Amino acid sequence: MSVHTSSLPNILKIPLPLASPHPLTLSFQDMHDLNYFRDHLELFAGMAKKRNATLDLDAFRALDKERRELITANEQRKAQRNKASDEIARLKKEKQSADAILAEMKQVSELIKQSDQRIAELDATQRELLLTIPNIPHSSVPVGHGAEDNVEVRRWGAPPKFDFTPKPHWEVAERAGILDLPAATKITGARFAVYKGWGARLERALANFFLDVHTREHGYTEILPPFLVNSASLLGSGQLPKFAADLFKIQDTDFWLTPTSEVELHNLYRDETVSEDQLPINLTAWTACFRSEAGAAGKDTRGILRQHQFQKVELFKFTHPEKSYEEHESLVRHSEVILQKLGLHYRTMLLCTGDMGFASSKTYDLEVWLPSSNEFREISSCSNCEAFQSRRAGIRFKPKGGGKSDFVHTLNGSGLAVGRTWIAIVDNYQQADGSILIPPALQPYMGVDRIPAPGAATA
RNA sequence: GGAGAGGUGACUGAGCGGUUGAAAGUACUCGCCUCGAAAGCGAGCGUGCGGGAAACCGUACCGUGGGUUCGAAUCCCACCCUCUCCGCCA
Repeated sequence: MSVHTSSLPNILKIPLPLASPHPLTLSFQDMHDLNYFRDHLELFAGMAKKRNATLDLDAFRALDKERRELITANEQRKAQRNKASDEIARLKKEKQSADAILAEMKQVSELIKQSDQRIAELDATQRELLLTIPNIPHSSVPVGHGAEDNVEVRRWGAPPKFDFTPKPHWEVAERAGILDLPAATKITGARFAVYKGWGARLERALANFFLDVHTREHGYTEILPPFLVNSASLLGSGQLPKFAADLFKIQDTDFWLTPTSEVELHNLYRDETVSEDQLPINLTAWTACFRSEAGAAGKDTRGILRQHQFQKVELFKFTHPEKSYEEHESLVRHSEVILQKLGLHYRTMLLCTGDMGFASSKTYDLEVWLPSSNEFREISSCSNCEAFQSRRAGIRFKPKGGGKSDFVHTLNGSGLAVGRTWIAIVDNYQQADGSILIPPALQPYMGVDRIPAPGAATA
């Protein structure tokens, strides 16, 4: 691959993202192309450090050197063998003895076999290393260690006012009889939820509402994918090999429970080359998502903020490399529209280098206001992965005027996390009598303007 | 789950142990022809890795992974996928 040489100048021409307070200087497209990586080791080490990761350069250099020397030597042997094979064929045709060469080649072949084995080991190690290096942050991303260094980009709406002390969502929900956590624990275990009556209806209404807005107003195509994915797909979008521990796997199979439909939407085009005028491709999907890591740290143990299973409506874009930062801005706005339509106060955060996901070059988080705890909580995460995922998964586009195909850029975002929006509705619209108001945009999907107070008729 | 057929380049499709990286056709690119186009003619047209400043040279790749052989797209084994039939099932 030598695409980076032609792609780099393109990246420099990308217009400044609207919201970015940081100057745009440089971006890297083919960072995990072996040749590019080899030529820019120091740069990668520096970038990794910003992301709280370390890169063992000496180990890589030693490995790379041994591998290359072995390949060169072994390919010479193979060339020798190929020549000898022709010679043997010729001798046999002429009914002459080939015994001498045959004996010699038997030994050479044995050597080749041994070297090939060692090379395969080195290849695997090198590949593993390359696959576990995170994406390079875009230059507009602030350098920082954690959430405290994220930058607020904008804020919408205002916190609702209460003439009583708002209760946390699990208390409101329990009182309204719309959530049964003990039942979920009995059926399955901790970190799962049973929604009941209006609670179940609210979850379903939200998902439908999200999908309708994105398909009808934002031009996304709705996809309903499998909830189980294979390891090749997870490798392609960046969950494997590094984050296997965060996933659920079906025993004795190569099936994993999807942690996000980003995996399915991205791999829909794995190993495909699309024509340039097909771009951008805008997809949306509702799926359940499964994560085994949720709650491992003992955080947010009350309620349903962190669950092993939750529903999410995902937005996904395949774009031309020169358009991805424009598209990133529009994708974030598409998610924000949902919160605005629901009248939920939120802020948009630009994540710092240390807080971004593995595959992302730049990420905005949407954080919704939760009055009961007086804080903003993440409800959506929108990332531009540039060519990181498309390189792993072999997703290219063919330029209009002809020429070499190049990797597309991929973007993903929650639009939105359904379960967390459910929390936000319950928390923000709770009433003193225990009822929960339904925002007008959602009323057609609920059929009512409020979830009744306890004791009133249920769904 | 059982039985059978099959997986070859962007696509269709030959090859079934040794000048096969792979016939032929289509598509695509460039050139000729044309006022222009179509048709026709000529040429080109995969990817990874290693070496090289480059031209280029070498090597690997015919679903995936092993094996046999001096040599495998071709033979053997396992697995995956597709199609047809049977069974089961929302």
